[in-house]
Amino acid sequence: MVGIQAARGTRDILPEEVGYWQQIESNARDIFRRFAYREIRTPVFEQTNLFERGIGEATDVVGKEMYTFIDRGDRSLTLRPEGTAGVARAYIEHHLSAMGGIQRLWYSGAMFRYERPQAGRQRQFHQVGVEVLGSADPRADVEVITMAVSLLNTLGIYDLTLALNSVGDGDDRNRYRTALIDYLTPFQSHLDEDSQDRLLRNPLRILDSKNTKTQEIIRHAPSILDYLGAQSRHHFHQVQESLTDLGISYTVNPSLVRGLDYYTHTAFEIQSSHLGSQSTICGGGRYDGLIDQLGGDSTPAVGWAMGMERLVLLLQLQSISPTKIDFYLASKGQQAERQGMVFAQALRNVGFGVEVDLSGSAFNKQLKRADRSGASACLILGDGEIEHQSVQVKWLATGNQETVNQSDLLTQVDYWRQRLGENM
RNA sequence: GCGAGCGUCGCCAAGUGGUUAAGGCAGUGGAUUGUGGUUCCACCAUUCGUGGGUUCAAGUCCCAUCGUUCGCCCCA
Repeated sequence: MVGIQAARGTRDILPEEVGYWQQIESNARDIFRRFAYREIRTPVFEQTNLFERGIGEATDVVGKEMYTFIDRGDRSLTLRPEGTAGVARAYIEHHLSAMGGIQRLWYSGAMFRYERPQAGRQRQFHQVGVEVLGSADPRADVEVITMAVSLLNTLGIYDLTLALNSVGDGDDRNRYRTALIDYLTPFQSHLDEDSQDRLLRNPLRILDSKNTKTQEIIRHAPSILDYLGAQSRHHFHQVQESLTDLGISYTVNPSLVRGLDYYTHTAFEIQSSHLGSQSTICGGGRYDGLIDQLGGDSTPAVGWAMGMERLVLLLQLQSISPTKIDFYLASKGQQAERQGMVFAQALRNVGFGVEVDLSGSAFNKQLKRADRSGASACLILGDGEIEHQSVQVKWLATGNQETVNQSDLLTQVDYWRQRLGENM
């Protein structure tokens, strides 16, 4: 009974679930349009060194989670683990900076990371994300955050926390890094194993360790916010001020350190308390150094990515609205079955949704299925109806039934559409 | 990559070494040759993720493997 299964960490999105995906996608498109963002589609795989240089070799994403393979031409390629690097590459490669100032872009698609699967985390997962390239203005940071919050609100997802931090510019970070190492070194032996390991490699990451003992030590550690230079402080201040103007509440969390190396200044996450361990549904921030690092002209940028699977999980916790079909067509008898196909198609041509019963079984069985199909009404077509060019319309919610000329349904569409609305 | 749990029909499950693998939902047929949502009856796993082992006997114990869940790491 096993046979071939979907590969580990991948899964099928079945019709039952796909409505949620479509809802997210269409709401996202609408939000992006209102904010004047345009879609960009980049390849699913890239040269491996794009990610090594862009994301950072010290990160876990690059160090142990990449799907890397050698193709037949002996090139090292990698399935994209995130979307920003590819967008940045495209921006440089196609000289999008020359196309007049700021580029506002969005993307959505499958990403790949070789990780241990658990709830809200797959090896193939899907993100929708936005990037603003070419603006250092704090209003750009606020714009993308506003967009994320708007999208989540239109989806009816509340109960969220926006965590905000600034990781400063390169200099700020270097000074803070030194201070943090100085502070932590005396405690080295009391840190958990992972954190000890990171002390030299990536000390900032120790800040969001979940180990209680490490957290205790971190509590009294110096805060990055005290190490921001005047410019960084000003930028962060303006972001907060503007968020407040817009009525978007947030929590400053000085130990919020995003995983990827390219972040500068603003870092943020939107979290839900309903997702267990994988609580972040949206993560992003500013990455002023990335384009430069990839060989383009120094270009400030800011963006975020949302995890579609996690959004779907949240939507599923809320109520479900099953897709309704207008008519279920039950027919019996050779003539009726044959003409039923023609009639159903005529109904579809004027805009109705029609599901045809293909079983050929008795009317009581077909009615039973009509009931379960969720249709508003069952159309019954038998020998008698064929003779009179009529059809029985049985409203499934009330059991009321009427005899109607077939042509009535096809010509008085507005009237029937209204009746269908009343009998949902 | 590390730690723990789980894997019996399409779905939810009982079963805790003794030989016939409960039950519910769904499905199919009938009671009802053209009228559903209620009811009643019947049918629906030679087999317990897979492979190997222990035993007179294994869904039940052991090992391996695959998948999954939860936590860690990390992240969306």
